[in-house]
Amino acid sequence: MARAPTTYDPFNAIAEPKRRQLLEALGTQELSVNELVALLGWTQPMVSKHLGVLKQVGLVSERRVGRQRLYRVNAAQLKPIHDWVTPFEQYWSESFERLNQLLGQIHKGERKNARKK
Amino acid sequence: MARAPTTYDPFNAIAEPKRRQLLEALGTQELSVNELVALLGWTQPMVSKHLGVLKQVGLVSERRVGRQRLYRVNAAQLKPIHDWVTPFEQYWSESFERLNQLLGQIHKGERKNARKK
DNA sequence: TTGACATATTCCCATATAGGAATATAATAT
DNA sequence: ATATTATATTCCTATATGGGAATATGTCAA
Repeated sequence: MARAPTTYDPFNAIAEPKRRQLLEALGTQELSVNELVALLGWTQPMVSKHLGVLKQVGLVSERRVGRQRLYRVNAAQLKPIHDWVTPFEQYWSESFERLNQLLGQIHKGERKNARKK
Repeated sequence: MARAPTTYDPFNAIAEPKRRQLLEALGTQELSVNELVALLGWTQPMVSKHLGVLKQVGLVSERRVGRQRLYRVNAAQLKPIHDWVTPFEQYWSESFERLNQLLGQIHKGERKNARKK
């Protein structure tokens, strides 16, 4: 069944490296499609398509000015991702890593003993 | 060309909701495949397959004990995701939202004026 | 209206999976 | 050795895209 239609999940939108690049390029500034094309060196349809996905998910918003469309990041939509990953943060801290390695050592010892039985 | 082979990118591994569930279920505890099957109510091959992907990306590690395989989260691999999303954090804070809305109002005014010209 | 510019959309193809079913592999107990 | 338990793997199919090329849409200027 392939991956579920992802275009409505920020996690999935972000899974595509190009879309992450796009968000990085936009950063806090508003840019037109052509500016993004120039900046990234992709084809125009490619930029438009990825922007389309990001827009559907709500990760960018669009503002029309003349024939241009100015895009900007809608950072609030990234909050769910931040919120999801943050609880794991404590487990990659340096102190945790040390503790973890220590426990790993102890554990190996236990396994050896168990085998020798 | 479809999405680039994602099995080596944590962002992509995490894009699948089931794999996020799996990581949540594991949390900080070590669980066997069957325990996860019982906990999540999925089929055993399904659990094994998703664990396989997570393992390839390094998001979980495996420890063999008898016929069981105990899996646990390798949180450090989530750091890149945290690091990527964090810089955007400031833009969804409450105070930023207020400022942003205010600027939005001003902007609308400008557009109207520009049009009337 | 006509032409130039900015952007979006459509068509087509190749490929990466997710899920289900069946089966293989590994380890333990009898 | 054999049965049983725990887990992984393979085969198959349906489907979701990503990218390229061509084209449509929309907007402004002359």
